[in-house]
Amino acid sequence: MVDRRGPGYARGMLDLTLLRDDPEAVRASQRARREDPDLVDQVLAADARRRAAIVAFEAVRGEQKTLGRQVAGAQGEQKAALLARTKDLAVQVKATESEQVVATAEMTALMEQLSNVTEPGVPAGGEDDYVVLETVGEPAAFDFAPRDHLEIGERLGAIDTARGAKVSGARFYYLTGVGAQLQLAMLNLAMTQALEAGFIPVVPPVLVKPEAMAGTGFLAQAAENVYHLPEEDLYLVGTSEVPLAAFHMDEVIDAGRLPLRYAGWSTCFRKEAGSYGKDTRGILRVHQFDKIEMFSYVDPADAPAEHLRLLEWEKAMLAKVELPYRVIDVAAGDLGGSAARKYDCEAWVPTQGRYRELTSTSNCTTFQSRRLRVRMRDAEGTRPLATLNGTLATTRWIVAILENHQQADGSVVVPVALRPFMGGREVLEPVSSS
RNA sequence: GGCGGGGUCGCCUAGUGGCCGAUGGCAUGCGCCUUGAAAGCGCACAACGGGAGACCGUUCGUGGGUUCGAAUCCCACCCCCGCCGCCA
Repeated sequence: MVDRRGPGYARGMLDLTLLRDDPEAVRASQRARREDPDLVDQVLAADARRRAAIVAFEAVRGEQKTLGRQVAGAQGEQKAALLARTKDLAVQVKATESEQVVATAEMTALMEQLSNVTEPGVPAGGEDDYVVLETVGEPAAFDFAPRDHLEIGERLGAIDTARGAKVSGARFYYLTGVGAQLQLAMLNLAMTQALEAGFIPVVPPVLVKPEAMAGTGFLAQAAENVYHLPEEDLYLVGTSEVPLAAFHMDEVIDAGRLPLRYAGWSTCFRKEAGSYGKDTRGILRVHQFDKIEMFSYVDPADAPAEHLRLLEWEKAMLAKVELPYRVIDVAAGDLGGSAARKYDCEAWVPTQGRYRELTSTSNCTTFQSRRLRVRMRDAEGTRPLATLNGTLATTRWIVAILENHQQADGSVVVPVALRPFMGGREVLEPVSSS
């Protein structure tokens, strides 16, 4: 049997047309990412083998079908003669078919290693080669020694990492009392903003099939950070981007419905492999957290503009919680495999004396939609669309909120926009320890 | 978890081994008719890949098997519906 998804599936994995027409653009992108540019030529070679195999298969298959029709109408000796010929053909069909399947599998395997092509203007280099686009607000000057978020959280009865470790292990925590309240208030504020902007609110599944995980690009370089349940072959999502992208898997969306925007509320799970010893204190880097995620399906031509809109919504949310932050244009080598460009908003964390990532918005162009077979249809036909995502609020924000709004007595001023979501409360006061 | 029913072109549906890529209806598009609309009539109408095109190939839940040939027969799995059991 031919791969039932057919050669069309393979083609959908990435923009083969771009690869064939302008392989140098893809090589350049690979180099900028510090990934293997020779992969491009390997894919092209595999593609040529695959196409030749398909041609060979289709030729014998066509002949087999034609003869088959003649067999149906033949009688006696004539039929016997036709059967002899067609038996021989059957062997050839099986042989060329398996060649075709193997060639397609080889090309698919190679293509899955290829990252998205970066957008023009993305800074070259690695993790430290980002470009600061703007800095908003001033880090507060404290006339006392600021406490870190865990100390503040413990005094408020808001964060309990000791019991988190007791029950679940390192990098787990309990949010209690005003801590739990603060998270719910923040997520509700974020969801309210998203609703006002026209997003469709979604509470998605957080366990997904391999297809959804692979389709969004999380089983490539990021695979080591993904929890897997082998017995059910399901993955725990690290972001609701995954179920939101797979929401329209295998669908064709009328162009008139675009842009289509969803706001997902979900718990997120990350193994944080390779970060041993990094950010071990408090809840800055944890295995489980909650997040409101914006997700857009748009016409590819509109993707860069939508990317900036997502960034504006993130900035609006950061303004509401009154945090000083900066916006960076992430360098090519630090992009995920599915992103063509990524902007991060990083908030000032006083006790660390540096900016830490609170939001991240990626333009994935057609990378995810090709893999998940999400397409748009307009007068010009049916083709892949672009997907983009961006953070609107996460548990990590609590770190920055507590530290930036703390007062000498250990209390924390609640940002004005959050107060309606916390029963009008203006200040969080320390409680006696339990 | 057990038993029963079912998954076919946007929706519903026919099809039990070859002239089946697949019947019919609805919906949709174009045209005729009409002052306009409806009705009526005619034509078109699944997706994907390759090709300038004629055309060729793939796909009837998924994967495998039998056969010269599978929507149709066999096996496994998935999903949906109903009933029973168990349980947060």
